[in-house]
Amino acid sequence: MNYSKKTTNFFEDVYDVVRLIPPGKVTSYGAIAKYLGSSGSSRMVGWAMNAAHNLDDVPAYRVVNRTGLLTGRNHFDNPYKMEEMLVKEGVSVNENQVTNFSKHYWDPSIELAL
DNA sequence: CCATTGACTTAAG
DNA sequence: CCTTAAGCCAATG
Repeated sequence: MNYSKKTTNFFEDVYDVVRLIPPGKVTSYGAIAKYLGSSGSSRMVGWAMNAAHNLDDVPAYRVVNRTGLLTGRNHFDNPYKMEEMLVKEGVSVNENQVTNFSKHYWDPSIELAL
């Protein structure tokens, strides 16, 4: 593996933000990227999630795309787990998409901006 | 080293 | 919200 810390910092930041997402809330990749100062690198957030989805400390299931669609569910060990977890926490999900998305939306650049 | 891909977003129509 | 186009940057081939 890589014993040198290089670009890991960005990933760490992503994990940190995702960990701060309160239960019953979801956010978008772009919101996280924007909070980190890279509004355009939303793909990197997804890439970071790809490395973090197995980590129990990082609730990747609370991160969806901008339309509230559970785009990452297919990358989990149990794709159905994502929807289950969200529903269990109070997020209404139907057909892999968050209903009432704006109601459950949690923007780090706003909520953590205090 | 260049090309392609990817858990995305934004803008314009 | 749909489509098309372009931007974004790390990882992979």
